[in-house]
This record gives sequence, structure tokens and C-alpha cells, in this order.
Amino acid sequence: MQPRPLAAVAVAATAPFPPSWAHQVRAAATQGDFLHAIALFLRMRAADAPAAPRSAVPASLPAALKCCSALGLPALGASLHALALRSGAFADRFTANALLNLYCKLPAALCCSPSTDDAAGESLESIRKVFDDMPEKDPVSWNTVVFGYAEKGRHQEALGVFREMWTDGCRPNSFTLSSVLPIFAKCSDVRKGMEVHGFATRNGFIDDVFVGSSLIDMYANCTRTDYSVKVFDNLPWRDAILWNSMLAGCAQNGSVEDALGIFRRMLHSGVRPLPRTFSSLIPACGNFASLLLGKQLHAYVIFGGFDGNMFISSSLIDMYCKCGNVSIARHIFDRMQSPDTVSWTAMIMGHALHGPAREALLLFDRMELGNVKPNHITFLAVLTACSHAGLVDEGWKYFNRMSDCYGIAPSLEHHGALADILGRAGELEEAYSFISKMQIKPTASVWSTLLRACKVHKNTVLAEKVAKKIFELEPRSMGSHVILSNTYSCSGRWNEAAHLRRSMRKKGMKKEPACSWIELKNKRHVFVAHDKSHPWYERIIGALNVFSEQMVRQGYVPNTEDVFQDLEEEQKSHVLCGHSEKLAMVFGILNTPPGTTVRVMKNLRICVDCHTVTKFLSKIAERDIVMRDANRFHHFKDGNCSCGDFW
DNA sequence: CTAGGGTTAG
Repeated sequence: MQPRPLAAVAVAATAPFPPSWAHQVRAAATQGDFLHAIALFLRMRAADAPAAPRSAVPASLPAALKCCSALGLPALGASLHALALRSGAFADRFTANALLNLYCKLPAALCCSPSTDDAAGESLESIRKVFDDMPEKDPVSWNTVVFGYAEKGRHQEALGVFREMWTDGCRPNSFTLSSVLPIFAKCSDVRKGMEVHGFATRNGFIDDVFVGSSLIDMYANCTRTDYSVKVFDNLPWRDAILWNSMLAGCAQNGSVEDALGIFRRMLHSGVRPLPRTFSSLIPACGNFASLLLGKQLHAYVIFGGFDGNMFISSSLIDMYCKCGNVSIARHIFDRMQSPDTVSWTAMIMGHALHGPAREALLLFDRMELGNVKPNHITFLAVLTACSHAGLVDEGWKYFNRMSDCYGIAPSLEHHGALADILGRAGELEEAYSFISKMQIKPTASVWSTLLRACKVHKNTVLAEKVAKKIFELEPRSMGSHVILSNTYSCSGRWNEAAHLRRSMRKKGMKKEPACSWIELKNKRHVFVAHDKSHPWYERIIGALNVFSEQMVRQGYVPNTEDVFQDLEEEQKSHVLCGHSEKLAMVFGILNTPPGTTVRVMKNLRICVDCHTVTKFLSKIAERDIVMRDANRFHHFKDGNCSCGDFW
């Protein structure tokens, strides 16, 4: 925004006393002091001031309308609309454009509509009506409407106006492009996005930072970060938001390394990070499950004075939970002044995944008492807690509470969670009939929670019935084939198990290789099951054998239930030795000082034998061991596990 | 008077 000293002087010279009302209103609005601006405007009107000339209304209406949209004041906006029509100010395109903007910015819920049941449609109508009635349309008018429709999710209408603008002889500019690009980002339409990219290049908009960041974001949303990088690298200069778009693009596409690289380049070129830089980076770190990286970023957040931002705190809570340190997460949570729904949800989910799950339910009760409204994800977290704690009655209670008290309709995921609760608790038939009676068509993943429960509770008959349902929906479901085969193996039905494995091979299905990893001194060590080529393999197996002698003296019996192959018992226990989580865990114990907590991550679920062994090891080696599998966290301490052997 | 980037689940 450029200061206009000469114009100001000119206005002041002609006004009754300087500076004029209109000038003051505009100045306050420009500075973002919307309340002050609107107060001034109203005072001017109320005084019916002799001091205020007739020209003061058209001169300050655009600013006043801007305040209404910024502050969300629909009723005042509507009366200004009437004033614009009465006073003839509507003929002024600045006023008309500001009115357009008002109807575009107001959320549907705030739109004053006599019959509130169609507030959204009402606001679209208001936009169209103002637009059609405008005496003259300029590029700003077109851009405002395109943006407004796009923002309200009316993509087709927005693109319609975009085309209409062409035929009306108004050329799109950088504003238009940065309103249209997010549409193609949302629906992942790279082809259309590239057409816009081409247009921007041909018409000299390619160096515009707004167009640039929209392009970067569009390509990233279409999983084409390679194009995002090209756009980014070709820009002549980059502001903080551009760096952020590129960083978020990498982070959302799962490349933490690239995101961190951008972060370093950003710092290196002297651009100060914004709060959003961290709320993009930290979740990526959490998904990468790197506690070391996460802690470094946390340190940066503290030194940079970014703690206190709710987005950042929530993402830190989630990151620490996902990286296996729920107590730091809780520390951050307890220090937040007013955690919002997301913060509570992240913390509840953290406790649900780490156990004791009761803690999650206690938090939920506190959240309700504190009048923070849970949402559908909060209930997923609560149901997860019930599932992990085996609380069937509580599960039903929360499942019903969701719609009864908060008007949230249970989604497919909520149904899946409840089915999981019933199944894990051994109420297999009830789970079966619950899934069968769902109003939403159950997916293979809902059924597979029950299949897993059938395996745990050794109900082969029901397992076959459930597996049939799954294979109808998803014939190549790898996990379900494995579980069914294991269910057969468990009950000694080797022929069926073998048959199933043969048919899997015929279909070309390969089991995802199990792997576990551990971070030590800024380095991640990955272990694949039975990978003898690992330089530490022999030493790890040697140590494992020493431990296992002690374990056997304390009553350890190998549990070969989860061994997929049909082998002799001794061979089976040999197979167990090579499991990746054991390799990673022993590697951790051998390479860290006594007393250090060992944190292991695994891509699949932990097997029964590894769980037992880890309990023994936590006692024998006197270590706290945190193990994250595909489903939850296990905290092993003094021979016990936080999951209570129920997982 | 108009435009760009973010947090919670699986």
C-alpha cells in the first residue's frame, strides 16, 4: 500500500477541517484498525455532521464495507448496501466492488437470509445480483467474483465466470490466476493447472509471487513436486510465503528431507521463518517419526519465540506422540493457556495410542467440562482408546454420545472403530452383526478389523466367512490373506494355509517385508527381517542368544503362533530370532549407555513372541523400551507392557 | 475495492 501524501494534502485542503472524515476512515481501515474505522464512519453518519460533506459517503463506503467483511458484520453490511443504493454510491465501481467482496467473504452461516435454511445459496445469489446490477465492471469486479465462488467451493460457477470474463473482453491477470489455480489444486487437475501455467508464462505473470505460490501449491497437490521445484527455482525473488509453499509441498508429499532442505536454504538466504513454516514442518517430522529432528525443530520454535502459537503447539504434541515421547507431549499440552479442539484431540489420541488408554478418556471428560467441543476426529481418538483398553460399554456410550449430544453422524471410520472394540473384546458375533447392519456400506478395512479379531480369538469358522466378504470387496488384500492363513496355521489346518499361500503366489502377491528402525546419534538404522548382510547381524544374534538363556531360566517359551511357515518348532524359533524388531531393539541396547530408553519403530504389527521377548528384555537389560508398531505404541518396563498384553 | 502458504485419524 503506497502512501499518497499529495492526495491527502489536497483532500485536507478542501475539507472543512483536516483531515476529512473519509480520509480518516480510509486510513484506519488501511492500517487494519477495522473497529476504529467503522466507529468513525458511524459517528460521521450519526452526527449528520455539517462537517461531513455529501461526498464523504461515497468516499468512505468502500473502506467501511471492507471493515464489515473483515469483522464479519452482515447486518451492518446490508444496511450499508441499502445506503449505497439510496445515495447513488452504488454507481461508483469501488463501492460496488467492495459490496461484492462483502458477500464473497461472509461465511454462509453469517449471511442474513430470512429463511436461514439456504444461507449458502442466498450469498451466491447476492453476489450474482450485485454483479449483474453493477453499472460498470472492471477487472477487480471479475476477479472478486471468481475468487468468491472459488472460496465458497462453487468451482464450476467460478470457472464459468472465468470464461465469461474472457468473452466479455476482460483479460485475466495475476489476481484471477491465483484464484483459479487453487481450484485445480483441490481437484488435482494437473492438465488444467498446466494450461493456466502456460497462460501465466505467455502473459508475463510468471514472476508474480502470488501466481508462483499458487502454482507451487497446485503442483504439490497433484503430487508433482518436481514441477513445483521448477516454478520455485525460476522465480526472481522469493518471499517467506513462497518458501513456505514449497516447504509445505514437500512436507505434504512425504519428503521430510526435501522439506528440511528448503528450510535450511530459507534460513541461509536470511528469510525469517513464519509460524506456518513450523506447522508444516513439524507434522512431517512426526510422520517420519524422527524424535531427533523433532527435538531440533522444537528448540528452534522456542528460541524463535514461536511457542504460544496454537497450531505449532498442537503439531508439537502430535509429533512427540508419534515419535514415542508422550510425556513431553503432555508437558506441552499442560502448559497451553487455552487448548482448542485440535490440541485436545491430538493429546487424547496420544494417550490412546500409548496407553494407559484410561488417561485418554479422563482427558475427554475434562475437555467436555471445559466446554471445548469435540469433533468427529476427537471421537475417533476416544473410540481408539476404548478399543485399546477393551472397554466395550464405554465404546457404545461414546458412539451414541457423538450423535446424541453433538449431532455428529458416525462415519465409516467410527463404525470401524466400534467393530474393532467389539471384536478385540471377543464379542465376535456381535461385531459381525453390527457390521452387517451398518447404514454405510462396510469396506474391506472395516471387515478386516473383525478378521484380525477372529485370528486373536481363534474363531476359524467366522474368519472364513469374514474373509469371503473381504475378498469380494478387495480380492488382492494382502493383509487379509496373511491373517486368514495364520488363522488356519494356528488351528493346525496346514493344508488350507498352504493352499492359500499357493494362491497368493499365483496371484503374484508378495508380503510387505517387515522392517524396524532405530535412531542413534542423528542416524537412522534400518533392520529388515533376517538380513544377515547387516554389519551388526552376527553380534546382535550373539547377544540375543545370551539374553535368551537368561530368559529361558525365567520361564520364557518361544511363541511360534505368528510364524507363517510350516516348520519344525526349533526352526520356527530360529525364524523368530531374525524378526526385525528384535534386531533393532538389541542393536539399540548394545549401542546406548545403560538406562537409556530404547525407541524402536516397526512398519507392521509386533508379533506375539517379540512382545514377550521385549517384556523379558526390559527387565533383564533394565531398559525402558518403547516400540511403535503399525497399530500403537508399546511401553515396556520391568517386564510389563503398557498395552496390558491386549493389542 | 480483488489474490498465495498451516495443526488433529487411518
